[in-house]
Amino acid sequence: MVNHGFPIAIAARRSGLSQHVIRAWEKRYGAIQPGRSGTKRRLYSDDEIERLQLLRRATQSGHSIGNIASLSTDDLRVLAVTDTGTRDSAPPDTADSLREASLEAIERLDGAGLEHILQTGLATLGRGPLMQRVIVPIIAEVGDKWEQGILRVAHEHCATSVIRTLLGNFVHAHSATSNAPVLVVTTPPGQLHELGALIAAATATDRGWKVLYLGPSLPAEEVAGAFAVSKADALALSIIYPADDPALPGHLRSIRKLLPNSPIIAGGRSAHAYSAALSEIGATVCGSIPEIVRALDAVRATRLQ
Amino acid sequence: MVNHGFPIAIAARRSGLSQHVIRAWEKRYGAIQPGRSGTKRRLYSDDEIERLQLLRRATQSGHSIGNIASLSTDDLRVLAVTDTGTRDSAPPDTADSLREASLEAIERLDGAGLEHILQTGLATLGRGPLMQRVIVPIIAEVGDKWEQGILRVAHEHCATSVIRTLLGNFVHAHSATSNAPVLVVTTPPGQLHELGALIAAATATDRGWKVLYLGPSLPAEEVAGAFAVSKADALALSIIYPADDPALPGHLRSIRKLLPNSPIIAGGRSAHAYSAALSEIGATVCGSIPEIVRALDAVRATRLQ
DNA sequence: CGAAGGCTGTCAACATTTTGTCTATGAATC
DNA sequence: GATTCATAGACAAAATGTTGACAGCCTTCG
Repeated sequence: MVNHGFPIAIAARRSGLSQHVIRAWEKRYGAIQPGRSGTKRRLYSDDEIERLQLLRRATQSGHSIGNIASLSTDDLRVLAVTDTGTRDSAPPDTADSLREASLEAIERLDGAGLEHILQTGLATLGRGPLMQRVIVPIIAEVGDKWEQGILRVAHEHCATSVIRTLLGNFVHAHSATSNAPVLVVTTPPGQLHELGALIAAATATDRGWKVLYLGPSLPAEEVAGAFAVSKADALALSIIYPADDPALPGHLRSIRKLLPNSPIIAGGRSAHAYSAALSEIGATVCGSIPEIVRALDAVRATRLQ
Repeated sequence: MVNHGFPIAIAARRSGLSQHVIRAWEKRYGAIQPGRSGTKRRLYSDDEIERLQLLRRATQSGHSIGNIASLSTDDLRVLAVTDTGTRDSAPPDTADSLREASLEAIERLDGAGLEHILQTGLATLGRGPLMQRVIVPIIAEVGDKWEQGILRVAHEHCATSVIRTLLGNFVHAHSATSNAPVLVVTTPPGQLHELGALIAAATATDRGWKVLYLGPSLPAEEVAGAFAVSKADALALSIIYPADDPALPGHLRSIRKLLPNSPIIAGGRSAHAYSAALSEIGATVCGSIPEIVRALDAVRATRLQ
């Protein structure tokens, strides 16, 4: 066992609490008992930082710190899980300021800064809200500003790269259960933007699906082949850019022909531009993350019967 | 022992620390105990230089030098790995068996399995060896097997996605030191594969560079613009596929025209296919990770210290 | 109903510690 | 002679600890 520990600055950053609060909780309630260096500096282990995160989540969902400070870390974990329902009432201000700070970092081409901001947001909001209220809006706004000439391609690339990595970590983070439904996620040929697909993949992972993520621009036969090999239950396609590819409807029909009976979920900023072809192949079109969740739940419901 | 040790200038360059800091760490915390020449000059072995690198990484991820200086080198390795999120005690696999297991996972389209294998490898090998001895060979082998028709596009996409996320985590995971040299990393227009660029970016990050990673296929004017904004010290370009793009030499010349005096480092599987244009623009061509390291060190030597 | 008091987050002030950087001087090296 | 290095010491900025105080909010009690 290594006897190292993180200083309070790291504990604060990773837990989303301020140093003040951490010290106050220790002093007043003994909520955590970090080790000390030879000169009285607090040293936090990974476990203690996790405990701080749990305490923050519990207090944010309404519990008072005085009541929960003495709970065991295991109890806190239970609390965090059972409380997920209240998450909608999360601070409305946080997401806005995160978006704003993110855009500033992007304008500065500050990839490290953007990463840091999003990590903070992850600690504060959790995955779902972070994606829904920060990442999706950012992607849209960067796209808009690029079209207006406010941001350059380099900005878009920089932001995309950081977000790509972050979202990639959300996919198969947990090992799915053995009987979990399987979702294949990709984009049709010609669709090079993969962030939408990653959001879908992360969402499905969060909902307990086993996800086979295949990156952007996959030919129809490849989709079908992977679908068969993995015995998948559904296919998710993201359509973002371009919005006027004359070849895309053909690709969609090819996929449907090769997968005649499988549920297909489509989403992305430009999905509506191909609504004719999408409805022709009987795809469920989603315009937001909650709609994706609904579509996934619907597929799972029919599959389990 | 063949070599008698390197002088402090080399240790500084290779570890990404300044000579001042190295001496201070030795004096204050006994963090390293280099041998001495007959005339009291410090002589650093490769192991000691590695230890310095580990110390730098640990401090950059938030540990304070005073607390970790006394840890064993093994403990420091553990620290460097646990920082990236793995907590997995796995049998000490060799690079060969990791490659083999990875390829099996790829053939099964088992992204989660591949991720797990690579995480295990990260824990046992560390970043550099994992990239050099596992990831690079895997990428090459997947490419070969695809050309031979053994693997399909879906396999390649699946592997690429997992590796993309892993490598993305290696780039600016820490905030670099304030006076670190800056490297812009991207691929020329038309080069869509970004794994080579990510490997370069991760390598530079490990060497203490501040990296501005801009993803694949960036137009020349964008490269130049980002270079100027970030006041970069060097540019790294990865060239992997295609190997016969007639437009690429023109792109390279455009970049050189916009950045007349900046060092350009080029690498990737197909860099040799454009060697004429690359030597015309005076780029340093690297065929392996150690060569990248050497090129980075050379640039740093001329810029700093 | 209003006052009292507890709970809680935040902040200020001040002392210490930590840590990167710099300077000056002399020795060794090339 | 120019460069590199060692040693010692000094600084300044950043980080941290401790104490005490204060304001907002809620509950309780008269």
